[in-house]
Amino acid sequence: MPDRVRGMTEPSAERDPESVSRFVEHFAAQLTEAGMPRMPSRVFGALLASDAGTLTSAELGDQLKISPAAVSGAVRYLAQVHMVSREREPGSRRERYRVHSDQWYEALTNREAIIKRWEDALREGVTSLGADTPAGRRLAETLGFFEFIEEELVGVMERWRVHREQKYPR
Amino acid sequence: MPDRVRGMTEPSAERDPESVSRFVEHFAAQLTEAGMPRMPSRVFGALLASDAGTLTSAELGDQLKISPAAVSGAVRYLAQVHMVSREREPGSRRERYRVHSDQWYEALTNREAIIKRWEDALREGVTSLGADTPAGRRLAETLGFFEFIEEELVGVMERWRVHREQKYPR
DNA sequence: CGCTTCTTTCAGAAATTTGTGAAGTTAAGG
DNA sequence: CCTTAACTTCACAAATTTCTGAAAGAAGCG
Repeated sequence: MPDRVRGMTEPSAERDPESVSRFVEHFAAQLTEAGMPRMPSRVFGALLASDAGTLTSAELGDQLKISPAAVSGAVRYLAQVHMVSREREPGSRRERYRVHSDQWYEALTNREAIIKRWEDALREGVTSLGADTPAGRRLAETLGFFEFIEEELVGVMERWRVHREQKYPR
Repeated sequence: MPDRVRGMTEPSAERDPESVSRFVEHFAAQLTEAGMPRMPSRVFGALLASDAGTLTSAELGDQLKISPAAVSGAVRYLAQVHMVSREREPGSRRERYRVHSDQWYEALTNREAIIKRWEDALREGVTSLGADTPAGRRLAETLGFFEFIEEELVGVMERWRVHREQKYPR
């Protein structure tokens, strides 16, 4: 074991598990409040706060004090909404879960599937209530709003990628 | 009772409660899936599908087959997130709930409070993990993303209002 | 091939959320 | 003021969701 570097100029040789945990739980609480189930929120927080951006199932269960089953469920959820990806650790049957710093928040805006279904429901409503009724017009306007946002989002994300390129270069 | 107009060219003299209900439940299901509690979703759907854009508590309970208590709870929720407003029906102790077609989806984008809290949590994380650590940098980038989106949203909404003005004039 | 290590699935216990009836509160209208 | 219509609050029952332990299922490694 090499000597541990402890100088303050040295970037965090060791992380204070206490601080990490505080952030993880705090951030997870926000996600949960925004509608994400508890365990996925916590798992995601832990990944986000990891230096490598990856953790194994065991590490997650250990750090968050939850069962392997809970990890499994949470990860399945997160993978489904493209917030994490799973990789096989080479030369081991351990699985490893990764948060791509960029991919995940793009997933946030890619609620496309959701927006699409809202739009479908609204279109159905316009038709069945009548496009020329007050209610129908209201639904049509709402539909128009979502379509507009959907288009705009494309440009916004393009601009973000440029902005990011120069502010957070790889 | 006047004769009922039945021509296909005539815009829906009467609304088919069946169709209305189908839309309401379908749309509400999407909202629920996106994280809104059940009753608020249904109440909101009913308001959105009403011709006047307003319904009384009794009408809501009646149409959705729920208790006054459930209506009360749902409306409280919706008012809190600015998706409906409450008005007193003049000369009566009936309350009336209204969906402002424009106001409500502006509320959708005004998840400001939520985004702010995410940002706070992330800032805390950057500080406590160290801005010069890999994890700290990841959090900083994520924070940057939210700040960027927040700014962009202002412009998007301005453009929408213009777009809307000419496509859906009052 | 079988052993071992890790992950997933499943059934059920525990906790949380949701909706109701009933009592309580407010305010209109006599 | 008192009555009464309407909404809200509260405690509890019901339904749903969430997490766990146990068993089953893959996949590396000898």
